[in-house]
Amino acid sequence: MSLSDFELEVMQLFWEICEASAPQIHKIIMQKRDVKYSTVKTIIDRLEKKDAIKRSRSEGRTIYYLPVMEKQNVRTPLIKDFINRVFLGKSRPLAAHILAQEDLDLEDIEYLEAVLKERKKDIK
Amino acid sequence: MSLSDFELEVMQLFWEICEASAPQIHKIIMQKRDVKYSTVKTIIDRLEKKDAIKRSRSEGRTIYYLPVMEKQNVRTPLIKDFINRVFLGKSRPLAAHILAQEDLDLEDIEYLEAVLKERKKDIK
DNA sequence: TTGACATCTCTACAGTTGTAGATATTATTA
DNA sequence: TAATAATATCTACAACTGTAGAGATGTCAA
Repeated sequence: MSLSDFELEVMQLFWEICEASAPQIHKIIMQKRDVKYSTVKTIIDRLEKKDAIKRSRSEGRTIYYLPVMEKQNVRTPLIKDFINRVFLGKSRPLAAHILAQEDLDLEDIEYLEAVLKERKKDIK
Repeated sequence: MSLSDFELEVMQLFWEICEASAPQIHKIIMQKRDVKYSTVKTIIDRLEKKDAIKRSRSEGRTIYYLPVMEKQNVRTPLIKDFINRVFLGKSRPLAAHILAQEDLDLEDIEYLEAVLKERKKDIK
């Protein structure tokens, strides 16, 4: 079951802070944009229905949730899909674009060089 | 104006073959999936309305179209957006994933090493 | 010329998504 | 305890998207 943009945004927060309630998530998102509480709660309900998160405990009226879907299990197919949709299935031009154009500092570059070197070893 | 998945799929064909008619596009897509002509034509109409393609000429009843939006101008913001949505704006983990996991042959690796080396030079 | 065919145009519809209001319910505080 | 605030639940809706049918219209072969 795939996640919408907003659902993914909320999942990112769950992955980061792990256990969270709807009011908490709402407050965090409100720091960036103006969204009503009920909107956020709807997204959380949909995530629950999709078994992406589950209720962990209650505190008064407040329900706390935990992520169930794992970050890597969500990201990996998204990457595959993106490469298919945008780059006709070819990884190289996407990789090249990121390495050449996207935001990377020296440490990133050196890390990526190491990743490449490792990959090269495996491939041979 | 953003493009839907299907619209992007059709744009990829226009970028590849440049001038094309709706029946041509339909035939190509039919090699992969069963979609009615009118479905494809609807997508093409929407692309035209979005000024992603334009009519170039007619031949009998058949209308030929040319791409207007350019591949790089579509791809670049999609990449940015993807990194934001899926990797919280951080390029490095996406790059690392591709370099470590996605389909790349030795030639790709060596090409990417060169890209990285070039980037490193610029950054310093 | 006329009928079959190809193509275009227009309209429609259901699923998903972002959005939020209304209302119910529980907790807290005066 | 009674009012107020916080939270949950339920319902709704418009835009976008993939999908396609119906009908109009132009083209070409017999």
